[in-house]
Amino acid sequence: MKYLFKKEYLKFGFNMSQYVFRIGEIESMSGISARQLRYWESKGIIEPLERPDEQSGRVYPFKMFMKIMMIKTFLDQGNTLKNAVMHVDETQRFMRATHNILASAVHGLVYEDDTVFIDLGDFDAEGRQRLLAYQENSGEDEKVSYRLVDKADLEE
DNA sequence: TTTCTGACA
DNA sequence: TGTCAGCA
Repeated sequence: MKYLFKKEYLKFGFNMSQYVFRIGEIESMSGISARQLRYWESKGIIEPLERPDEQSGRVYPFKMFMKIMMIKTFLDQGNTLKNAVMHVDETQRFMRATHNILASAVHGLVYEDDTVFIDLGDFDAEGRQRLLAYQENSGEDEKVSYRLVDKADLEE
């Protein structure tokens, strides 16, 4: 078994904060008008990255795009803006916790033949065995299986 | 071209 | 919220 990615590479790959969008891009991606986005900002609901001056264009990080999409989802379900924001704030708390757990639980990706395994870290205190999670038939069957592997069998 | 603010509907 | 003006 060989590592596809180790944790440090995964972190880099999942770091979306490096991607930023201008208001026109957010508008076309989300369907929320620039006028609406500026209005939401005036209400303290969203905030662009810090701007050098008032006249320069707004720039939003990926996280803000996510928040905007979540607000839109609740809005489309018939919620008022106020309620939509309330739901999003609540949801984001759970998402943060979920992300933190996954970030610390996933140690890397391992592959053997055509199967990808998620390395969940040391299984025993001595660190002799590693717990891997995988799908028997990826796609059709969503059932996750586990396998214990001797650390010696894992190639860096 | 795009975005900004402010104003009016 | 949409739209328009007048700028940068």
